[in-house]
Amino acid sequence: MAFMIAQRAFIKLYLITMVEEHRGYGYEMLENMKERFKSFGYSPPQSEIYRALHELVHEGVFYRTKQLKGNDPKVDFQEIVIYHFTDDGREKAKLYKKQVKTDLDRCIGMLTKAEADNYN
Amino acid sequence: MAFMIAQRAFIKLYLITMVEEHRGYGYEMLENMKERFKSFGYSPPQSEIYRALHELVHEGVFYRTKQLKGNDPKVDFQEIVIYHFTDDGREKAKLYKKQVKTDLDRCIGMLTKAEADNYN
DNA sequence: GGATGAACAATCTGTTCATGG
DNA sequence: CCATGAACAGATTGTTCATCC
Repeated sequence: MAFMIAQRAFIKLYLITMVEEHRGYGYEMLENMKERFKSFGYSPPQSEIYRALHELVHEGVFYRTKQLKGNDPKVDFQEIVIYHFTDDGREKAKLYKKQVKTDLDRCIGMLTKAEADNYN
Repeated sequence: MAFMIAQRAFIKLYLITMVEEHRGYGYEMLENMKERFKSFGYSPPQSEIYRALHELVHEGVFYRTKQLKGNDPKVDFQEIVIYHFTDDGREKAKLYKKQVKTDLDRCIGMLTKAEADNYN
C-alpha cells in the first residue's frame, strides 16, 4: 500500500467528475483545477493533467474527439480535444471513484492521526 | 508547492516526537510506526526510517550515540544507535513541526475538498 | 495568449542486498 | 530474528522545450 494518494489519482478523480459534467477539454480543466486550489497554494502542473487524460484514454474510460473551439471555423481555428465516456467507461469510472474515495478517507484518517499524535 | 506531504516529512515528524519522548533507536521507532498505522494498511518501509534519521542528523537536529542494547554486555552485544537533540536541535525541530502542521492542515483541507467536490 | 504534447531531469519511494550479533 | 546501512530499480513528479493557431 502506498503512503498517500498520488497526485495522478487525485487529478483523475477531478477529470472524471468534470467529464461527467461535460466540461470538456484539457486546458479548461487545468484552469478549473488551478482556480479551485488556488487558496491551497496548489497548482496542478499542466503535464500531469495531460498525462492523466492520456492514461484514462488508455484505460478505456474516455475516448477523444476533436473540434474547433469556436463554432464558426472562420472565427477561430483553435482545435481542442474533447473527452467523453466510452460505453463501459462510465462503469469503470464509477468503480475508480469508489476506490479513490476509500483512499481519500484513509489519507484523511492518517493525517488527522498524525496531528493528534504529534501536537499536544 | 508540492501536492501532498511527503512520506519523508511525515516520518520525520514522528521521529522527532519519539525522540522528544526518549524512544530511542531506529528499529524500535520503525516497529512503533508500523504498529500505529497497521489499521490503515500503511507500513513505513525500513529504508525510509533510516533515511529520515540520517537526514535529521545531517540537518543538525539529532546527533547519535551508540550503545549496547542490554545493560550487561555479557548478555547482549547488540549495538544500537540512539538519537538525541543537538543544542539547537530542539529549536530546529520545533520550527520543523510547525511547518509540518501547516502542511498537514493544508492536505486535510484539500482531501476534504476533493470529497466534497466529487461525491454527491 | 490558448491549447496540446513530449522530453528531460530530479526526486522519492520500494525492494533487495549486505553486514553483523 | 534484531539492527543498521547501502544499492538498485522504478515510479512520480516538475520544468522545460516544441508545435500550432
